[in-house]
Amino acid sequence: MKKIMVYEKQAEIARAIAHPLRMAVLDYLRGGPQCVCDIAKAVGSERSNVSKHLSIMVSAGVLESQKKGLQVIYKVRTPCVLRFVDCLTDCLKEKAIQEQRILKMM
Amino acid sequence: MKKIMVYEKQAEIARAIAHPLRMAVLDYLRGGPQCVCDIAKAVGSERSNVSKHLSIMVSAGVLESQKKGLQVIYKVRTPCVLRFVDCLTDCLKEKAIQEQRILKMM
DNA sequence: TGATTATATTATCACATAGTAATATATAGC
DNA sequence: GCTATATATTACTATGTGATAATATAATCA
Repeated sequence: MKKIMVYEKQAEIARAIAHPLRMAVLDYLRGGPQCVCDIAKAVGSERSNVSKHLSIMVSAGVLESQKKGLQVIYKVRTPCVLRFVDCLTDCLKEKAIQEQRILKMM
Repeated sequence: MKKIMVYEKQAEIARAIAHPLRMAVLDYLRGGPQCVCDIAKAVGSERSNVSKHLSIMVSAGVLESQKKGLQVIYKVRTPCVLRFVDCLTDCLKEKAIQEQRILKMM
């Protein structure tokens, strides 16, 4: 297999979003760029903790940040980030439908 | 935030995919259902290791399995799993393009 | 039944990750 | 400069994950 580098990069992005709190952040950022303090409030966690999760997503290229006075504003780097979150939602929906279909057979 | 359950479910799927070897498996399974031995050969890893990774993906609902004599055949449970992987690839491409654009400015 | 093959499971160890608390940096306003 | 506020970083502990090796299960065939 020669694509190992690609798989690693893909896994890196997936890992960067594979956390409930980070999913919550991404969902909140659909509404546009936000500062750490508002994100922390929205997801209901400590600022220092949120800040760490945000930096993980920045390192992976999922988010980007910009200083604005005292605050640091975060936003999703490209629309395709939200698109793959949507794919996850689709997966969940499809799974639920399949399970419902099986239940109906009983 | 009331959607915590959803975020957890989404993260669970993402986590189940977020590994280079598992990305390689998903890529190989694009070609259709395959047994553990062939998957192990394709991704270049021990069968027991591959088997464990496969069971992780089954638990998360990413793959499904079916016995066929001595073998166990694995396949992706729904097309949206591969769509998710494609979105990851798109993100990587977009990132590369952005970086190239920045390099050209120098 | 015994031997072989295909998978799965378990135990172990090393390493990564998460959350909390404390500390550090950096900017704004007085 | 001092203080207050926003964010980042560090240290710590607990927990999770990954790879390997060894063992167990399960099905086929002689």
